[in-house]
Amino acid sequence: MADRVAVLAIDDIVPLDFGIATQLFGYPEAPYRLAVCGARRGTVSTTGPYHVQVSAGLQALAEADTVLVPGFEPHTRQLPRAVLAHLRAAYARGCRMVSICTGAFALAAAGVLDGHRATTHWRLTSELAARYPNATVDPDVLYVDDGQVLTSAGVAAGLDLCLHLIRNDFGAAVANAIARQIVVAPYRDGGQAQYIERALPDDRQSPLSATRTWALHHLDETLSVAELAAHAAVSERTFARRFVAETGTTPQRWLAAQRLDLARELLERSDASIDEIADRSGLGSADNLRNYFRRHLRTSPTAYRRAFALASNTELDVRMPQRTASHSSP
DNA sequence: AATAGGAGCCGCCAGC
DNA sequence: CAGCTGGCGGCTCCTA
Repeated sequence: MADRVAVLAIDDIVPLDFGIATQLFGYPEAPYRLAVCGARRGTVSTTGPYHVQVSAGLQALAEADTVLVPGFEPHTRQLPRAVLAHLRAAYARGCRMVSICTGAFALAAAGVLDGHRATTHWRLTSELAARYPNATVDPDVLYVDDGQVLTSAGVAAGLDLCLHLIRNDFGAAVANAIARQIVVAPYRDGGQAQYIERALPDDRQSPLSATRTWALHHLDETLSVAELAAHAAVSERTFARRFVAETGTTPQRWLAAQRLDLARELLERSDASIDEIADRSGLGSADNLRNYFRRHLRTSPTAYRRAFALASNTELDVRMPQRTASHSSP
C-alpha cells in the first residue's frame, strides 16, 4: 500500500488543486500518512490572496510512496533543479507519481511522463503534447491511470483522480462514502470533452439524468440502449448522442462502470456469493464478473474481497478530515 | 481459448 | 441557412 502521500506545494500553487489533495487524503476512513512539502520549508505563495506554510522540504518526497503535484502558475516557468531532481528520484524509486491540472508539467519536466499516457487541463493538452513528445497525451479524459503515473485534467478532475486512488487503496465503499461527504458524484466516467464548450453540466437539469437515475435502480436487469431510449422518450440514435454529450462516455460503457462499482461495494459490504453479486450488479454470471475484475482491476473478486472486506456491519460515516499528520509523527 | 451471433457504436445523410 | 433529429449500414466489441 502506497499510503505515505507527499503533496508538493510549488510556488504559486492553485489553491483548489492543493485543497482537493490535502482534504481528500486527510479522512480517517482512508488513513493515508499525509505530508505537505515545498521546495523549502516555510511560506509558499498561492495564486489566491493568501499563502500556505509548509513544515517539510523536498526530503519528504524521498520518504513518500505517493507523490502528488497540484497545479501551479504559470505552468511554463522553469522549476528549480532540486525540485525536478527529487521528482525524478522518487519516480526512479518506484514511487507512485500523481498530478492535478498543470502539475503534469512538473512531472513532464522531470521526465516522469516519458513513455506514459497522461493528461492535463483541456486548454493545455496540445501544448503538453508538443513540448513533451515522449508522453502520450489524452485530451479527452478526466484522468489517466497509467500504473505508476497518474495525471488528471483541470482542477476539479483532481477530485475524480483522488477518489480513484482512494478507491484502489481502500475500496469502493470508503471512496463512495467520502464522495458523499464532500457531495460530489462518486464516479464520473467521462471525458473532459464535455467541459470544453460549456460549464459543468448540472445533473438535475441534464435531460437524460432521470434516465440515468432510473438505470441505477435497475442495474440488475438487462438494460439495452433501446430500453433506455424508450425511457427517455427519444430515438436510440438521439439518446446515444445526447448520452455521450452529457457524460463523455457511451451508454454501455457507463452501465458497465456503474455495475462494476456496485459489485465492488457488494463484495466489500456483504458476504453474498460471487454468483449472487454478479446477478445483483447486472454483470450476469460469475464468469463475466471475474472477467470484468481481471480486465479493469487486474484482480479477482475473491482477492478483492479479501483486500477490502469491511468488518461486519461497519457503518461508514465519514467525518471531517483530521489534522494533517506528517510522516514522522507516530 | 476460439468463435459466432448480436448488441453497441458511429459516420453519414436526409428531413424538419 | 444552421442546428437538431433519427434511420441506415458497417465496423467493433461483448458475451455466451
